[in-house]
Formats: sequence, structure tokens, C-alpha cells
Amino acid sequence: MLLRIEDTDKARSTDEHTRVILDGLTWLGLDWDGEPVFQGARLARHQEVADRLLAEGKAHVEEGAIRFRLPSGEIAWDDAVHGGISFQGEDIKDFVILRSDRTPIYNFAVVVDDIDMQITHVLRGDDHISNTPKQIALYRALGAPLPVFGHVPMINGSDGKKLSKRHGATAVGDYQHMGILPAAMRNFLALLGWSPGGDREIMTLDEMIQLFSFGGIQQKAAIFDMTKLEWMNGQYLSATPAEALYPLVSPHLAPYGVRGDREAILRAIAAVKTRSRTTLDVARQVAVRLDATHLRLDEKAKKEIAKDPAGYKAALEASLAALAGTEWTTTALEQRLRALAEERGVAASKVFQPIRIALSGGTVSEPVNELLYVVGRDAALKRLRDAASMSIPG
RNA sequence: GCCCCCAUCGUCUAACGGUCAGGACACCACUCUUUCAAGGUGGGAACAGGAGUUCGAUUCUCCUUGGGGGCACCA
Repeated sequence: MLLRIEDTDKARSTDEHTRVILDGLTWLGLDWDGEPVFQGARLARHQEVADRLLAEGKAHVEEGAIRFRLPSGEIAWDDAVHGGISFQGEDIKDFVILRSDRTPIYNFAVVVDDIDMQITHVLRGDDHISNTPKQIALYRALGAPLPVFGHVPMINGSDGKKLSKRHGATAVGDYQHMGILPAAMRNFLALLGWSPGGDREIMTLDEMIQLFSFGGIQQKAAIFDMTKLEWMNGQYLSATPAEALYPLVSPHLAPYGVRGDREAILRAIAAVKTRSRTTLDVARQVAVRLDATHLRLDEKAKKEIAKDPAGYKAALEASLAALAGTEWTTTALEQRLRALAEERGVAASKVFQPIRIALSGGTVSEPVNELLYVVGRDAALKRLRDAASMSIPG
């Protein structure tokens, strides 16, 4: 297929806009063949064709501009997603194809270009449906065969209105900075306005290509649901190995100044990714685990400590003593801590939770034995010692 | 105002005349558990309304209502 970038954001230069779109596609893992063709580079051709229509009496001059004469009668086509759509020529006004400065208008330029490039399929948002009869009239006037037109539904914001800056992100690439994985974004977007039929949700690119058909395209606009995107992102985060996540997480690590070695970062990613919804979440948790300066007690943790400050300290001191001589593997750590709970005659959570708080600053984390392992022996013992000797707040 | 498109749970959707209208997100229980997620089990939640066609309409037709898009010397 040939991609035509039809909507230029007035707030950005054309070059920048083009780059944003191509970068977005690249990020999504969608590539293309050949080089982009710019409408502006085909000025002479557009003028030539407009002059021809003028000479044939199919257009006329008005105040220096060339205006196409729209024939009356039915203009219909079999849309690839909507089926039959029909307009009456009488309802459409003659429209300018070449401005008085002899530059072409969109509806004319695209038709000339698509004919010259022998485009077979024109797939675009259904906000272009009303441009289609104008373009078809042009194809007819130029004696060219029609391509297949397919108008896919728009994606709207939560208020049902056209997606705009107001709704947050306007370019797919923006989601990259929000910690969304390209594979998740691609999967989520594919499911907006299209369905493979049945109950399929999580699909690879190849599966989506296999399953694709025009029949599965919805005719109704979809609403962008950020919550579901994050859910899907979480699914991908869980399923993707830490090694593959590393390049996507590390840019988000930079602001935290995390300087841990690659292996330590990988261990931390592996430990926290199943509890994360975005790579931003992952990075934040990795930072806390690898660099104690990012450790902060959250509200729930403070409350938990306040319930029984003495018990909290005692548990940490006991753990410290027990852990000092323990082999630093997840299985050995778990065994030792469970044994400790039994020795002290308390529920396992009474020993696990204080350690969790001391090491992560929160009441929620991966299993404590993994947390200890990820933070590392020396750093973990130091955090326990610091927490145990800390004066109890409030 | 005129033209066009659209209409299933709150949201994304399945269904292509006969289903207890299915799944997913979100929500609520329960379960699992070292916390939280994840997972598992269960629950509430939809065919916009009205006429037809048909033995039978969510499904086909028409109307109404509602939503969206377009009517530039923008793209």
C-alpha cells in the first residue's frame, strides 16, 4: 500500500509533521518501501493536467483560479469498508483545483498523483468520505480507472469528539514517552475499529496480518481507552523477557541517574515488570532497587510502621541477624525467612512486610526474597540496618 | 441550512434470520498468596425507539431519535 500523509498539522512545519509520522510508524515497527514522494515536487505536472481540463472545457477560470466543473448525476462507489456510498453531483459545488498562484488544491493533487503512481487502494479516515465524490469526478474527467476506496472509522477521545491535544497525545510516538511498548500499542490500535472475529485479543504482527480482512473493519468510530491500553501494555510487559525490555526501559532510567551495571538492571526489570503497566513504572521501581537515594517511605508504609514501631524494628533486627550468614539466593533467602518466622512464632507476613518496607519504601513489591536478591546482599543489609536504627517518625 | 456516514454492556467488540446475545477492559465478590499484581471462579452490565418483511428479527427495509463527518484559492 502507499501511505499518503493527508492531514498537515498547522502548528508544525510540514517537514516536522512528516518526520513525526514516519518516526511513529518506525516506532510501531511498521516499515515501507521506496522513498516518500512530496506533492510540492510535482507542481509542473499538476499545472499541466489542470490546463488540460481547462482546454477540454471541463474546468473554467474564475478570478485567476481554475475551477473544476462538477457534472450532475450520481457519483457512487463500492467502499471497501462501507459498501455502496452514493452522492449526487448536483449537491457538490464546482471546486478550485488550481489557485490563482497556480499551486494545486489537495483534492486535485492527490488524484493526479495517484493516477500517475497507479495507486490501487486509497485507505483513509472516514472524514474523507465527502472528498471522495469530488475525486471520483476528477478520475472520470481524466479518463482514469478508479482505485479501491476504503474509509476506516475515526478514533475519538473519551468525549466522543475528534482526538486532539486536549486528549493528551496526538501522535503515536507520544505514547513512547508514556512508557507504552510498541508491540502493545500496535496490538491495541489494531483492535480499535477492527476485529479478527471471535475472541482474539493479544496478537503478534504476523497474526494480525494473517487475520486481516476488510470485513472485520468497523463502520463506527471508536473511543480511545487509555486504561485498556495500559492493561494490554502490562500484558506485554509480563510476557516480554527483561533482555528485550532493557533498551526500552533504560532511556527512562537516565533521569534517575541509575548507574547500575546491565546485569543488575536486568535482574531488577525481571523482578518488577509483572507488576507494572508502563516502562515508566518499571524504571521507577528499578531505580528504587538499585539506588537507595530514590528510597522513600510512602503513606501506607508509614502507617504500617506506626501500628507497631517496636515490632517493626525488632523484626528488622532479627532479620538482619538471620540474613547475615545466609546464602544470597532466592530459595535460600525464602527458606531462612520462613524459618525465622517460625522461630519467632509469628505469621510469615510479620517478617516479610517489614523487610519489604525497609527495602522498597512501600507495602507492595515482588516477593521479598526476590526483592532482597535484586537489591543485592550488601545494599540490602545496609537498608535493613538503616531502617532498624532509624528514629521512628511521628 | 444542505449532503454523507454511523448506532450491541460505561469502553473495545463477537454475532453474518433461530444464541440463556459471547469475549476483553473497567467494576464488585470469592480464591490463590509473604504484600500487590498476575492467575482462577462467580456477579452486575447492551441489541436507541417505532413500523414493516418473515414461521421467526440484534441481524433485512423504511421512518424517528441520537452521534459523527463534510460543505475553503486547508489537508
